Amino acid sequence: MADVARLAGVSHQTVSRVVNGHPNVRAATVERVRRAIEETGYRRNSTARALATSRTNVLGVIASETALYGPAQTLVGIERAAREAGYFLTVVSLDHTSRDSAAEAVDHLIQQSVEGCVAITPQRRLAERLTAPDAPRPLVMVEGGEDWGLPVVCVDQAQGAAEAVEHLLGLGHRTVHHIEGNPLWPQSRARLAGWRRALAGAGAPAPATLHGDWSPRSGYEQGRALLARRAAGEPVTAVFVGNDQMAVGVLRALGEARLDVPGDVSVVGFDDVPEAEFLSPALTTVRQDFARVGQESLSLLLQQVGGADTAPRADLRRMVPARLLPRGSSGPAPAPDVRDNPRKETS
Amino acid sequence: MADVARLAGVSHQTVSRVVNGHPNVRAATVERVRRAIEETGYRRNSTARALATSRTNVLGVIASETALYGPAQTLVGIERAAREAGYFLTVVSLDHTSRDSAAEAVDHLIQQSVEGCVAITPQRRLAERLTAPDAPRPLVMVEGGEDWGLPVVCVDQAQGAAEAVEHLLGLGHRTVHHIEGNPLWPQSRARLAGWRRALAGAGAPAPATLHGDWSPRSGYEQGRALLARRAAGEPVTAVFVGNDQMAVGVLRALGEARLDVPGDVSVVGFDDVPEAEFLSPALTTVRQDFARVGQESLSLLLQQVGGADTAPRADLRRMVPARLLPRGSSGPAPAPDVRDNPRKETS
DNA sequence: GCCAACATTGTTGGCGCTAACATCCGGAGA
DNA sequence: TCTCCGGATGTTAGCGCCAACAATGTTGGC
Repeated sequence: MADVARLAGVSHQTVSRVVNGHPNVRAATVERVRRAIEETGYRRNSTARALATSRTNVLGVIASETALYGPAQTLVGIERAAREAGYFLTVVSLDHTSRDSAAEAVDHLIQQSVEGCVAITPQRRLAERLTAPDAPRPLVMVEGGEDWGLPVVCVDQAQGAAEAVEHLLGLGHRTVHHIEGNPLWPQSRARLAGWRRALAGAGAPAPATLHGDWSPRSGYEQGRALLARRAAGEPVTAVFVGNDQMAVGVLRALGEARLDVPGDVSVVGFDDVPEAEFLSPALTTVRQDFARVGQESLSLLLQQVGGADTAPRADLRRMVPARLLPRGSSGPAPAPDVRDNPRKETS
Repeated sequence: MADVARLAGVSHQTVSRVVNGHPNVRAATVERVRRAIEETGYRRNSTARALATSRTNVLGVIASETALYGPAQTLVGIERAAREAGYFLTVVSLDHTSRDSAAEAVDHLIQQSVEGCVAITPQRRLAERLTAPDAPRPLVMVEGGEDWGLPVVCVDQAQGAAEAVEHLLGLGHRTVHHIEGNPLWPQSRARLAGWRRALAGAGAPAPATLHGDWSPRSGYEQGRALLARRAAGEPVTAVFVGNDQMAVGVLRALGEARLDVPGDVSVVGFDDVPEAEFLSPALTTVRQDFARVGQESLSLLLQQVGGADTAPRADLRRMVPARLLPRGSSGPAPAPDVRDNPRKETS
């Protein structure tokens, strides 16, 4: 910086002013400094700037399970939004093998003096750590629980789930079974609630739910459990699966039992992973707009910057709509005789 | 820090020594300072430390397509390895819609004064930018091309591909077709090379390759192109697909044409995404050890820290083996009469 | 008992930048 | 012509920390 100042024949402060776009600098001077910067290849040192202004321009992201489609997409969305807003991003992923990895992750970010934090890992333990007074502020949790006391951005999971269920009921199914994802994730609870609400709204009975963990393997296992119920006489003609990955496992289980989808059983997933459209049959699913989630998260974060930096306000919530994409895996309910006597096919 | 020093009755420098684990401090003093730190809740300011030491402790990662399984997994692996090595991570993803996003991304990292950089986006344009003298040093590219002049960590794609092809030839297939992924990715080129090498090694003819872009849609399209060739009389009994996502599209195309997998055509993918095992049929594929890639990248990065920080050395290469996982989608070649008269089935 | 040698602690001077204040200058108004 | 004001620039004082050196103990050997 001193070099630039010398070269341009001004003080280092004027250089600083030019770099920061300060208004009161004569155009000719700006030009001279610009050229000097060009010539020396000067780049402002963001560390020193951060020290002087006590603004790091860095936001933290706490992630986990970034191998899953949803979290990975959300992360990308946030990254994009952050860059547009002129922020850098530090990402830390939780390690599920360690007990207090949530605390470690938060410490990591505090140490980095981030100016804000987005958690895309909706874990209760993490939420608790983040409500502590020394946690980074402001903060936003993506898909956090309503009662966790944090500002939240989330997809309207319940609405998406309800749409899926209504779609199936509209096709003539008497009821819809549900395979839940990992119940520790609020997404999972919300989809469950939407499913229940839609069934209740249509006066349809709500069969006992099955519990998976988002993985294709768990989908397969729960699919088999569903088949066992069907073999026991329970009418199973439509399944709303917690996510597309599990739906793949369900399709597999149904296929092994020689059941036709959607002829015998209709299947609907959630997420709209790129593969969904190309499964056989193409998977009906509910699309989430992750890019939008990223944008809203950042907008909610920046909105809080102005306010009094006290405790996070739980009343701040942003909802992003979800959209049903009907495809081949959902069809009309099988003829009544089939449904009345399900043993026929599985025997 | 001054508070801590006052409370412990020592100078700030002694506090600094305790915090940094400097050896020559009396045990009693250490204890006193520790308690003072505890009491005041003091945390060292990493910005000031970075300014004083000119070491930021931050590594940069340039990513893209983090929605794809491979990049997402690699990112996780690097994050873990970095944390273990005591580094923070700044992630920037390339925006493919913008022409010079590679340059922007690198500038972003330079501005952040990262101490090193891992590129998990094997783009030629990016590689060129990274060979410029002002790019972050040291650096490592994951899956970079051999002639890009950068240190590289990569999975042994060629070996994995060759294993896949040999597996298929071993099942009696006369040859194996190949649907390539995005040809701009060196992974894609390497798999192609492995495929070609294995065919040549077995004296099998190499059919013209088909070109996809990693997406399920492109797999579907290329699968249909393959069917057209088959309909035209070309014997197609085994396909090695560039990745699992495209393989899903291929399976769909084959299914629509009422071809049985593996009865009529065997299909092998690459990556081993979690869904692969639960497709119908279960997809034979080649697993990449992404966690290992992350570790090796970091180790290669840190290894370079000692050396003279001149241009990146292209001779630094680390290879991670790949492993074939035979599953249901690959089976013996159909009986000769079927192969001799392929028109029969597609009509 | 004295001094060298070492262990322990304190003091000083930046790291590169920005905020706040100080200074200078030209032009409008009295 | 003089004053006053605001635009343009320079000067000074840190931001919180660490490296280097200075100044104390403290030990052991003669």
